[in-house]
Amino acid sequence: MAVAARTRSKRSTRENRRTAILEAAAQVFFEQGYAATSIDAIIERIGGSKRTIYNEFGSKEGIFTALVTENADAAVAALSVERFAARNLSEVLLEFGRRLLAIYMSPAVIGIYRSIMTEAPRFPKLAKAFYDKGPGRASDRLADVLEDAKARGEIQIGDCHLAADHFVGMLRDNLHLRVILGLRPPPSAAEAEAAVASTVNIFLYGIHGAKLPQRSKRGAQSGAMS
Amino acid sequence: MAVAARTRSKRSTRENRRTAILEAAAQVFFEQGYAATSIDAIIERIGGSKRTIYNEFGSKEGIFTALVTENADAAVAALSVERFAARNLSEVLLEFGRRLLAIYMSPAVIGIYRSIMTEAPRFPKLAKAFYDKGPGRASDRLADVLEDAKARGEIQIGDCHLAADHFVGMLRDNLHLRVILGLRPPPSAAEAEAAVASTVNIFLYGIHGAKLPQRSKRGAQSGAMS
DNA sequence: CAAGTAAGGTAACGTACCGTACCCGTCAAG
DNA sequence: CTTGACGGGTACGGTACGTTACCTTACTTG
Repeated sequence: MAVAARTRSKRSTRENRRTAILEAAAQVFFEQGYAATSIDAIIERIGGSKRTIYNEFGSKEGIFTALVTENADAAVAALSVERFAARNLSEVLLEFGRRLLAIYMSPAVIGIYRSIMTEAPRFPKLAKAFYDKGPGRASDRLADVLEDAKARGEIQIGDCHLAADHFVGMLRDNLHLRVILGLRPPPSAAEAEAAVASTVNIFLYGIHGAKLPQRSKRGAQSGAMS
Repeated sequence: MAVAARTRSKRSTRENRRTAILEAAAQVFFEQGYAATSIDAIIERIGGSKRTIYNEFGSKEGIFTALVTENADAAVAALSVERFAARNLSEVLLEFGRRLLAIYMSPAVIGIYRSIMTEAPRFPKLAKAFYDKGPGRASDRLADVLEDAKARGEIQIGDCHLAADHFVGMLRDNLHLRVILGLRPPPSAAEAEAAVASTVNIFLYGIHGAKLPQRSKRGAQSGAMS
């Protein structure tokens, strides 16, 4: 049936086929999990034959590995490309938190979380690669920022790595868990902004000296975009 | 059947059989995941026949459901039995954090996390029950404590539920994730105590006014058993 | 336009697994 | 001792899955 769009460059059709396979594989793998996913289920979504998949990825493990690594790379790219034009620590943390939360809540990362947890024993190298490139890298980068601030005497803290882990943990709290478990949809822009603001506030000042955030919990009317 | 007064020994053997099955099932389900686990694999660990399992649990879903609910109940019991004899907020948070982290790091809860993430779409009721009894309940209880402290004017904070989520998120940070992914063993007592202390410190005072914790990061020598 | 080649489609193979049926040994009840 | 119920062992039905052998098709190269 796909005779029409064949005359194009063979290169591009092959690329398109590959990405189409990966998109379909993402839907199935990330929703059903690795073991419960069948190659046929992927094929049903895009048509064609299993032969195409095996020509491109070699095996079921191959397609899952490619899926996780490429999605993780794409997701984490948003965090590592730019340098933060740091003015004050609060602004840096807010921007860092916004980007990190957006990554965590993206469908790709949610799907990777869902599937990699169970399959970590079967794919230890994949699990390590995902952690190192994702949460580990985020924590490392934040730790660097905190080390600088500590060296400048802006903050009083013992272990910057521990604190960085706490910060990313706060962002990835029960909200993230509920989304992963399918108990609620991803947060709206206003909810995300409120969560980031609250996280930064507590991280900087604690609940003792916290400046009251703008209480945008239920009334999503006040939230402005971006 | 319908014999009310069964023999003592028969009763106990049946109970023993059930718990033995659940223990073996925990090993397989929590390590391999639901879909990749076969009933035969469970039977191989304890001997016997599949017939026993199907008589007791009815189906594969039945044994998984029983496994998750019973383990979750047992784990969360440590948090809900006692009331906290609250003296000051810091002590309450420390004690709460110690218990919660111990629960999070227990093999049963680690296993539930590993398996429930992938299977949440297949077992939505189970996922909701796990969240409500586990992280949700923890957050709710902590939110109550924070509400009280807020009412007494001890802390300045907008949304206590949001803050409670942040606290449990800090406890369940990259350390928890690394354990789930099999990248490191569960923390030692000293490491856990340091993580809890750091969490409470940041939560109360932030990284600005944080009292320097006892820096027990790598040197696990200084940690004393609680 | 003709031959060659690489990719896509069909169908099958071997395997594994859930759930069940059947048979046997064991043990309590009468 | 007889009887009957229950757990264990084996095997099977039906099904689904990963992977591959074989064929067909369409594009590329002269």
